[in-house]
Amino acid sequence: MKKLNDYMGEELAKAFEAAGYDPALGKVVISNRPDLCEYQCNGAMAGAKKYKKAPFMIADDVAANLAGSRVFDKIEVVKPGFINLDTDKEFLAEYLRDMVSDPYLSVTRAEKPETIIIDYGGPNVAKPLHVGHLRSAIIGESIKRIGRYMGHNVIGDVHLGDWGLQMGLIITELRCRKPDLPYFDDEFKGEYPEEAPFTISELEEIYPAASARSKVDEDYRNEALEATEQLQNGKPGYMALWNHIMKVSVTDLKKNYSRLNVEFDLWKAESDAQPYIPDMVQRMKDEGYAYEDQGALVVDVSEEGDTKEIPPCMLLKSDGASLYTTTDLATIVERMKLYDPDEMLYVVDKRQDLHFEQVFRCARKTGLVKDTTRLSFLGFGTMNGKDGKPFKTRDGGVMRLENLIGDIEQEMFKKIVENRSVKDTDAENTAKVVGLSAIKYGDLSNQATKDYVFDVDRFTSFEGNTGPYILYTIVRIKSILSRYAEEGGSDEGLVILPAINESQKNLMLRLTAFGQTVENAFDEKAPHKICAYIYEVSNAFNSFYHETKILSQEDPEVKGSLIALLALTKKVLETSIDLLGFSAPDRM
RNA sequence: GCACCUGUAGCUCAGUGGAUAGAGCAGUGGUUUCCGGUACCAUGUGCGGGGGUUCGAUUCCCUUCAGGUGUGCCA
Repeated sequence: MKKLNDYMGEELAKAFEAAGYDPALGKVVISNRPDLCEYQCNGAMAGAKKYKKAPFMIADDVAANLAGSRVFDKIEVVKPGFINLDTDKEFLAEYLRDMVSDPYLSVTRAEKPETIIIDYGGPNVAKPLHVGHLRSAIIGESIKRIGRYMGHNVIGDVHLGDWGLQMGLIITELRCRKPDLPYFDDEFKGEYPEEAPFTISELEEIYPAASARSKVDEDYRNEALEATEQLQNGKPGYMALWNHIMKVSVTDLKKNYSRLNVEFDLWKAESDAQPYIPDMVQRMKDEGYAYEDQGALVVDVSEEGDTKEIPPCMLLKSDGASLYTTTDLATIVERMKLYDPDEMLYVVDKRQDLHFEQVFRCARKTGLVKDTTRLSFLGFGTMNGKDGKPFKTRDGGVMRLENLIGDIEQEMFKKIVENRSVKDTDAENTAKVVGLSAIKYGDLSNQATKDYVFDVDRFTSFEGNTGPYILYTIVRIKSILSRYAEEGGSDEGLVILPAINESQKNLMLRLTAFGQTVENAFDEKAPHKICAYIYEVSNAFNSFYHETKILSQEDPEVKGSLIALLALTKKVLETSIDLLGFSAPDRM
């Protein structure tokens, strides 16, 4: 479906052409002076030089050719050469009627759907999710949803960290604690037990303990390194342990992610890429890309024009073990083989920028991907506390994700119960839904690439630019609509008519921007643009609501029109928050 | 050292090669024939500093200052 801007742009282009100017100058943008007009065209000024003519003369010529257009209600030429425009009310209403009947609300979906793999989440098994995992999950999930709405085939992969030194550390620590387990008995020939010899909470305690010890105890560290290698070589006892760790851990992870309304299509892990490593490495050697340097096997990835030295990509350590880079490369091989995607997008901490630069260059240089396969990196910033430093618990420890969510839910619950006159039978669930909106909107309303301050009080507030405020607006609309239904109103045959006041027209104009906003958000991988948009729509709606009687409207056609507008507003807002990854309750 | 990122109002954040740079919070003062006042309305002498390109720069380029991050055998 065409955008409102397209209609306007076409009119302008025609007018420019008719007046003898380049039609490309007829670009229309939203006015930055809403007190003067709704839209503006600055093409006359851009064309002044080319045609050696005063901008306002060009603008006058163009305006003369716009007269009688059904798209515009007001066309004005101002000082230097601005062409100020207001839309025609009837035309605007007609546009919204089209939008109502468009299942994608004016979004132009992809003609050729692409396959896009988004690598986000990135938790390590046996380690609890902490706040550092929050952003990847939230941002990745939103981009996935936006991509799907755009019509693409988007595959979300959690990409578990399950194969590195951490596993060796856990195994080593377990052996210290429970040396009698059969997994450590090389002579053991029987069936290993089905039950894991630890619970998730034990596991979560074991890893940090092992990690800390390895930093001060060199023998211990070497043991862990050896265990890692033995695991990677498929030692049966260790493999059995690894299976236990995976099972216990993944169950717990799924529970936590579902609490965040985050779902992965693939639960792939680093270990899944292992089978692809030997061939890949061999081929890189054979084809002359990989060479030995200081005992390690590396691929040079520096390129001409680099402003800094890019270290080579390391495939194998001097002890022959693979590492993070190797796994990531092999994962690319695996993904090409299984899915042949048009794009692989990594939503990870921006501090990994250089690492992925190396991986991408290496993959491209050695032909792991097609020339047309896009490898992209969306690095997000750190989540800081109010003090501007990385978010911590009160006593300075790492904040577990489930505790953070729990705190927010509790805060939300308190507010809902306190401020509520009507008894809510389901305040707990409402608190969860609203709390999630607070967390996600708080995160997504910032540019992903920047660090941001996570402020619980601000995010959970019902006032201002927050998730709860957006939800409040939706709930308010729902409430009016259900009252309308109770009064016997039908939603059949309701038609949006031209606006009856300025605030309604403003709301209508805001609604027309949905399609463009979603498309931009997708192109730029910028969910915060959707946040800014729904905040605008919510404000426009609340102003309109404040000024306009809806249910007490006497003229049934006008009333029906307002109800239809409310329904569209609700649909736009609900669709938007779904793209952001949260939802609205019926009451709050 | 080198590289990258960031620097916008007291605080938290948007934003665009163009007309008077916007929101929220905090502060002050208002609003109801009330469909949810957890709302609406009013109130803001700020683009780190200095050059340059341009008719026009907060936006592009250079430089400088400040903060953050990264920089071959962790992930």
